[in-house]
Amino acid sequence: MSADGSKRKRQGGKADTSNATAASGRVRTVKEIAAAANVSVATVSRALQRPEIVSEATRLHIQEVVKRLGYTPNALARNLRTARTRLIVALLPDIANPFFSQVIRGIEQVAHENGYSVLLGETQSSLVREQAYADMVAARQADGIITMSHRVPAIPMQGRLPVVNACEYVKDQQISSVYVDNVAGARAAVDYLVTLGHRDIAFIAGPPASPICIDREQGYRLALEAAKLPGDPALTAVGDFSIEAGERAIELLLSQGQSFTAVFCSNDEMAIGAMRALASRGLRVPQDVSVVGFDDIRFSRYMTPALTTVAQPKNALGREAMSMLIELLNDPEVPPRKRVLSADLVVRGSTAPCPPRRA
Amino acid sequence: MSADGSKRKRQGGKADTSNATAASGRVRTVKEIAAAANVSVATVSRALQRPEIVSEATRLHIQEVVKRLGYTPNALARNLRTARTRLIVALLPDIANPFFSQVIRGIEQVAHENGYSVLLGETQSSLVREQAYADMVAARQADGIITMSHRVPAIPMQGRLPVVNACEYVKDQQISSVYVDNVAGARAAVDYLVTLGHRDIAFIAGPPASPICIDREQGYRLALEAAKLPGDPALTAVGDFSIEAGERAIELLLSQGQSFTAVFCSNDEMAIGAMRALASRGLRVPQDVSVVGFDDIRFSRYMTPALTTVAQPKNALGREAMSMLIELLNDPEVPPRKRVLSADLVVRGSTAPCPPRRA
DNA sequence: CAGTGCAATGTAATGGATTACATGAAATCG
DNA sequence: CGATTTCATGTAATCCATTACATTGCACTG
Repeated sequence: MSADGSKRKRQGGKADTSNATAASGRVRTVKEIAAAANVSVATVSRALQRPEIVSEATRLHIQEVVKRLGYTPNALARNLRTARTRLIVALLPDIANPFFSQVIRGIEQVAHENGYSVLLGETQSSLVREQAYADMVAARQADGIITMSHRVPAIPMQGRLPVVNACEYVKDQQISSVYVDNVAGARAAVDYLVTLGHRDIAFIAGPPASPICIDREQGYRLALEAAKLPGDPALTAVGDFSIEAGERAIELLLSQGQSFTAVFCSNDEMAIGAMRALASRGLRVPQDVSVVGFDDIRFSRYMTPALTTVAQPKNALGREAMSMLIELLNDPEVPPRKRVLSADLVVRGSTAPCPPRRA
Repeated sequence: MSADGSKRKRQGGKADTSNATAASGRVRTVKEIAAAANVSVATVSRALQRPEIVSEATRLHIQEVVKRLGYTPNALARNLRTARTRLIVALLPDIANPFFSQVIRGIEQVAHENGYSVLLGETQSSLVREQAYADMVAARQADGIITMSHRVPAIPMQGRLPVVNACEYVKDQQISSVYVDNVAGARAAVDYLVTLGHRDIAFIAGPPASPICIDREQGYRLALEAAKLPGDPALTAVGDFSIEAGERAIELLLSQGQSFTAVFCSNDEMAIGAMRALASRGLRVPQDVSVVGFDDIRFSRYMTPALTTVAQPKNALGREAMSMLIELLNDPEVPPRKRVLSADLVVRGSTAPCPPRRA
């Protein structure tokens, strides 16, 4: 039972005369390893893929040769043959938005627990870019994708697409989605402002194409209605989720002479922009104007004042999305689901009771 | 010259009897397309890869069939054959750090200009994760990598590794790196504090394993020396670049009873943490303590007060890194370079003249 | 009109691994 | 001890596209 490989038998003995490039430091193939180890390519492949079905002596010998010669199997060839890559692509709209980074973490955790690697593709919300990354699935370079936009990229396949939707949701009932109850979250935020006595509550909406934005706006409206507040449409401004958009929205409202004592923003970054714009107009947060955001990104608690916001369970969103995708990859028959998590208001320093009405 | 494909000639005529799965909506291969279009696989391949060498009639006909049947070439097979993927992997230590997002933007811009796609791999500074992504190159799944850590992953290849190093640098002279002059940047920051009259300047260092951190510390020391200031080692605390580390560092210094009127932090996130910790101890920034960061992340200007920091040319770092990598992929003979960009101090509100010495 | 060159297309080798099937030896059974 | 499993390994087909080389028809030349 010596593992030194000196007694390879059952073999023609055409060992070293092979055309293997010997000790040169180049790219190896199974063939070369097989020749060097004096076994067949099948045995090399088996020794690496399912070591338990190869005799111990052979296995150790092959492993030694692999190590000595420095061999990494060509994943393209492997994946071509096996028709799976154990790679998934996560499409994220904006790498600069810290909200997504926590979601990604959740995705990666579950992926690694299940032997998958995650590649990130930044799309900047561009359809073209989304499609380009999605094509990797069609081209068999990845097994599935998690998209964080409200669109489902086209993948020419029949049956269930290996796509899961996170943080957003798509109408298509064939696609599983994980997202939070944006209506309830927004409603909770605005309810809270109402409790504080605010009556003139402005709203900075997000991109109207996105369902979650519509939901957040609806939550805002429902809260106003419940409080029997008029809800002046002129108190709503639209932004694109960027800090700058938040600043511009406030500038706009103020320059229009709108008066309000609170602003609810569709995300934290716009809230951060709003706080800055208010400050530069000499309005104090929260004494003059209360500000609430949505998402609870990492930086929000470090603002001055710390931002009151609706926290999304970012890690859970990611974990759940990846779990669903793996489930789907393992069994294309599992029925699609829309999973809704809850978003909770986190009260910090940017909100305060409504100031006494200025004459 | 009719493009309807009705006059395919020079062909055995064994057209439709093929085993192609006809109109079923499944995954296609060249063979099926060739059969459906009544041409050879070579012609299909050519019509898609180099349309100009195929007659117009045939090309249009094939394109129509491809479109109708919904065919996407298997990239694995293609890449296996051509031995290139036009994919590069960018290893980023921490997706949550906004500094990197701008660098990524630069990388992606140049990549797309040159027909490459970028996949991001988050490593969380873990050697294992770095290696896992780097193995994709060894496994021929990607053409090259840009690493933003101070380590070069092992890739069993002879000659130049298709690796470029950005934001950090490695001693290995065979690897091209792009980074800023950290010594000069740090020095400028501390010089500025000196100019403001500060004499007791604390320093929050980054992970000591990282060369750029050593450089930033050196810049700090050089500035102190130049100003003939003692430079008490007890005024230095070490952090790991996180916001929390910045808070802890300040807590530590204060609890040790250290007195200082300024802090220079090795990155912005630690500076943000520092500001918060100072505030919660009742110390005002900048009246009592000035704070300077490094990087100029997006959120820094939105802090209250806005953070004075050393700005890195993030986009340029990314663009330059990708340019170097493409150059290297096109010609493995190009000599490696270490490219050093400059980092400039951006003065904002977190720094002020040294307060009069308290009794 | 034979000869040459070019354009368009086809045939088959190729890339590197996995794996179904085949084979031989050893172990087990009755 | 012959028959039957089981184990370890080998041979060759396969995954799918690209491309070197071969072939064919046609236009053009002298």
